Amino acid sequence: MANIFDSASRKNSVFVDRRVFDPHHSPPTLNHRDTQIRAMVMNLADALEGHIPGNMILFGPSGVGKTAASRFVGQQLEERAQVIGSSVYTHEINCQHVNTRYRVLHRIAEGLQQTGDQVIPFTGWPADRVLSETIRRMDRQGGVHILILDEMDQLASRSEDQLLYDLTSLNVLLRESRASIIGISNDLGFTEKIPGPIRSRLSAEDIVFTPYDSDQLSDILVERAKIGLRKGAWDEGTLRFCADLSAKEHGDARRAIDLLRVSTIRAESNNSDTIEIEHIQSAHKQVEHERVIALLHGLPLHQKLTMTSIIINERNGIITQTTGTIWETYTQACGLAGMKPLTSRSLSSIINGFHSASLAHVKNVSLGRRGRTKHVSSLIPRGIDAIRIMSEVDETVKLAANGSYKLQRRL
DNA sequence: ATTCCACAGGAAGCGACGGCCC
DNA sequence: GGGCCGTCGCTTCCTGTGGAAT
Repeated sequence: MANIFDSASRKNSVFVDRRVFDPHHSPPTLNHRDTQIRAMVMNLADALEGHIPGNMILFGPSGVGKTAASRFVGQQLEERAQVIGSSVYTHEINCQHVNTRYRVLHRIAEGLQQTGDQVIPFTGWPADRVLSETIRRMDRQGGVHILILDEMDQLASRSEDQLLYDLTSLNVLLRESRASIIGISNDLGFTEKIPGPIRSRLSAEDIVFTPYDSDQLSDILVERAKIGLRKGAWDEGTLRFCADLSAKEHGDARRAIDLLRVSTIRAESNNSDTIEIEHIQSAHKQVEHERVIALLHGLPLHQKLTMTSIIINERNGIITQTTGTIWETYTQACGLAGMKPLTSRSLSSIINGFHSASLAHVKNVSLGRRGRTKHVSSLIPRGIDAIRIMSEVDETVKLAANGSYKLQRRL
C-alpha cells in the first residue's frame, strides 16, 4: 500500500547537505575577505602572548561576512591558543536582543558560569553587582577575553553609555585577565554617537567590509553548492544568475545563499533533477513575498494602522505622501477603530522603522516655506494585499481600513 | 538677507510591569 | 509586602533645519 510520504522521499534529493545553507553555518574557509581577516589577525596575535589586543570595529552592511569573519578568526584564535598553551576566550553577544548594560554583562558572566556559582537572575540585581560578578569570573578564568559585540550600534543608539564605559574600562578593573572588544556594526557613523571620552577609550581600529560583487557571490555560491548539492544538479551559469540577482539588489551573501536554498526546494518540488533559471526566478519572488508577509504579520497594532494608512493613501491616488498626510489618515483610522492615536512624534519613528525594514521608501525633504517633512512610499511588492494580510491577524485593521478608505474617497 | 513653515529627532521623564531582595 | 531595579513603549518638550517665499 502506498504511503503518503512516498512522494516526499529524499532519496533523489538535490540536496546532499542542507546544513551548509543554514544561516548559522560557519564555512571552513572564508572567500574574498582576506584583507579584513589579515587586519584582524595582526591585531589579535597579541592575545596569544597574553597582551591586550587593540579594539576593532567591523563596519559594513548586512550579509557581507562581518559576523562570519569574526567567528572564523575567533575560532582560529582559540584553537591556536590551545596549541601553544595560552588562554584566550571569545564571548559573542548579539546586541540586537542583548542590548542593555544589565543584559550584556549578564551574558558574559553566564558564559563563565561554573558549578557552585550563584545564578544571576534575568533582572533584579543592581547592574553594578552584575558588573563585579562578571569581573570576578573573568579574573578567575584568567587569560584574554575577546568580546565580540554584534550589532554594537544598538548600544550607542540606546544611550547605553554606562555599559560602553564599563566595557572600555575593563582592563583597569581586571587583575588576572585582559579584555578586548570587537564591535560589529552596519552603521558607519555609529561611533559618532558615542560620547567623546568613551570613544577615545575605545580607540578602535576600523575594518570596513564592502558588499560582495557578482563574481564574489558566484564564488561563494559555488563553494556551498559543491558541498551542499548533488553533483550534476547545478551548473555555474545558473548560480551566476542567482549571484547577479543578489548582487544587483543587496550584495548580501546570506540572502544569496538562502535564494539558492529556496531555488533548490523549488526544483525538488517540481521533480526536477537540476536547478534551472526559472526555479531561481520563482524562488526570488517567493523569498521576497515571504519576507514581507512575515514582517506585516509581526507588526504591532499601531504600526499596522500606520502601514494601512500609507496604503489607503496610495489607493486614493495620493502620490507624494508626507508625514502630515499619513498622520491625518492614521488618526482617522484610529477613530474608526475606537483607538487612541499615538502622537505624531511616535508616528515619525514608526515611519523611520518602515524604512529600516524596507517596507517603505522614506526620504527627508525640505519644501521650503512649506516646511520639512518626509516623502513616503510603500515598498510592498505587487501581488501582496497588505491590508488583507494584516487584517487576518488583527480585526482592528479591517475595521479601520474599511471605514477610512470610504471616508478618504469622499474627500 | 530674513522669515517662516512643517516637521525631524534628541532628551528627559512617566507609568506599567516583571522580577529580586530583605 | 514594600522597596528597589531594569525594561519597554510611549509622551512631552524642546531645539534644529532646508529652502521657498518675501
